[in-house]
Amino acid sequence: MDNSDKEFLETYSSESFEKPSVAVDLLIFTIHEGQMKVLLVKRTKSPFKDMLALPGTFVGIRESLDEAVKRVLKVKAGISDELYFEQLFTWGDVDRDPRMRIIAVSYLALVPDKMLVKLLGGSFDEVMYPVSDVVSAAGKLAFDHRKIIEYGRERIKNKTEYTNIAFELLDGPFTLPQLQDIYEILLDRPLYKANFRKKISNLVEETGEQVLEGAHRPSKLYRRKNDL
Amino acid sequence: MDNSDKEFLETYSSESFEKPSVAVDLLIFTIHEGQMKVLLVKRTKSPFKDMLALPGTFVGIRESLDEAVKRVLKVKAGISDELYFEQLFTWGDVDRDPRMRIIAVSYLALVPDKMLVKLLGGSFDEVMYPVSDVVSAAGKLAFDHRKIIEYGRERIKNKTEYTNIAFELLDGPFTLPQLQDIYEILLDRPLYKANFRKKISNLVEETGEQVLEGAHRPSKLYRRKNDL
DNA sequence: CAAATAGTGTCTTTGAGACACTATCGT
DNA sequence: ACGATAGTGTCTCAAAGACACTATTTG
Repeated sequence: MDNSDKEFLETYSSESFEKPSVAVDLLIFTIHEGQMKVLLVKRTKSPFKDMLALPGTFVGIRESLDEAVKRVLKVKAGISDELYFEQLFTWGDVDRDPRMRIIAVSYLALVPDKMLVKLLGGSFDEVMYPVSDVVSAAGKLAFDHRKIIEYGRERIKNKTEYTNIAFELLDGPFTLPQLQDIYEILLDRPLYKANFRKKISNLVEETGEQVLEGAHRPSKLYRRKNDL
Repeated sequence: MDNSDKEFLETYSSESFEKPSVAVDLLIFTIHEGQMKVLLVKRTKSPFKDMLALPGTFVGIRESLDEAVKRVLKVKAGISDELYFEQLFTWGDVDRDPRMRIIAVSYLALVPDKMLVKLLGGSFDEVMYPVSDVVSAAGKLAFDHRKIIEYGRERIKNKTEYTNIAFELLDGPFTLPQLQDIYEILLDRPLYKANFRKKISNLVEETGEQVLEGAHRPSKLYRRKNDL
């Protein structure tokens, strides 16, 4: 460190350069029983006491953003498996937290519901909220978290159109009707079965197995083909 | 502020919760003389003394991210006009700055070269660097700024495919060959003239004027049609 | 007229969309 | 047989891509 570095640090560390805090907030999405659901925690303290909020944490001084995200996934949802997550947007409005200046880096994580049910067990329904419910009911969500959820939902929708992100919500073999359900929920519109199958046919391969779940033709099981 | 708030703030403000710094870094892009160019400043101090870096600033404690961006645009490029900018990505690796922990929120701004030439005058060529030059020459750029530039270039390329972002690089009337040039540079591939014109025909309207610039048929001037 | 760039017409190919059909199960 | 869901065949239409043509200028 040379002299100009020292100078810089002294100037920067002075009181006039008060620093904002940095947090990560997570959108942990899954598809369960025909709905998109998001993990929310009930706040126990003011501000926004008793309201719902996204799980998050402050970013440690020796911790990257991704590490902070993984820490939240582990602590708040018990997830230590590798799973899909991506950075969404960084929210920096001055008054987004009434207590102090907090800049929030939001992340989107997609988790197969099977995995969440296994991890959360009976408390699954207590922490996973249908997205359409929480964004339509005003006043339920703390801070600017409603805006963040809507932003995230829009992002998944768009990425579903031009990527294979939807597969991240599946764990193990699946049927094409199951896959189509996920696409329809993410895109929020019905799809023609035949066209859908044409489109994803080169992404999947049959396992050879079938599942029979009712008085009708059984459906074949597929797995995701090794990405090209 | 109630008791739990006070408690929170006391805990959080203690030494064990050292805060990272937050900065914004800007990618100020333009198209000039057939090339994509980016504004870079030469560092006068260690670390990375004499190397090139993106313009940026620390985010003030009572300043939103967007306000910090506008401040940089004004101070480093003299731009006070309204122009297109969007948030790109937030870079949070622990060691991205050797002096201290800095989390950088990167932004992408598109500026018509006409505007920059007017503002910067003769120093235009001293601060606007061809993107392909600076990303290919290793060791020219400070910090992780090379990675940020490549990320930004990729983002523009993608958005050019499915948005009308390219128009942000034009100021006032333009010819279709000019517009096509911009698209080809952003997309980094040649386009068929007839197809290109079909695609953008509903976005533009003739001004009635023409420009004659050589021994060949003059080209018509267009303006952007009011967005639908 | 030739050289140069601006601008248009049209054929082919690809893929999205719509819809009708067949297949396989339980009762 | 019938109700229910799985799975397929094929027509239409719009857009992307490729290419050849015409138009207007200067020298």
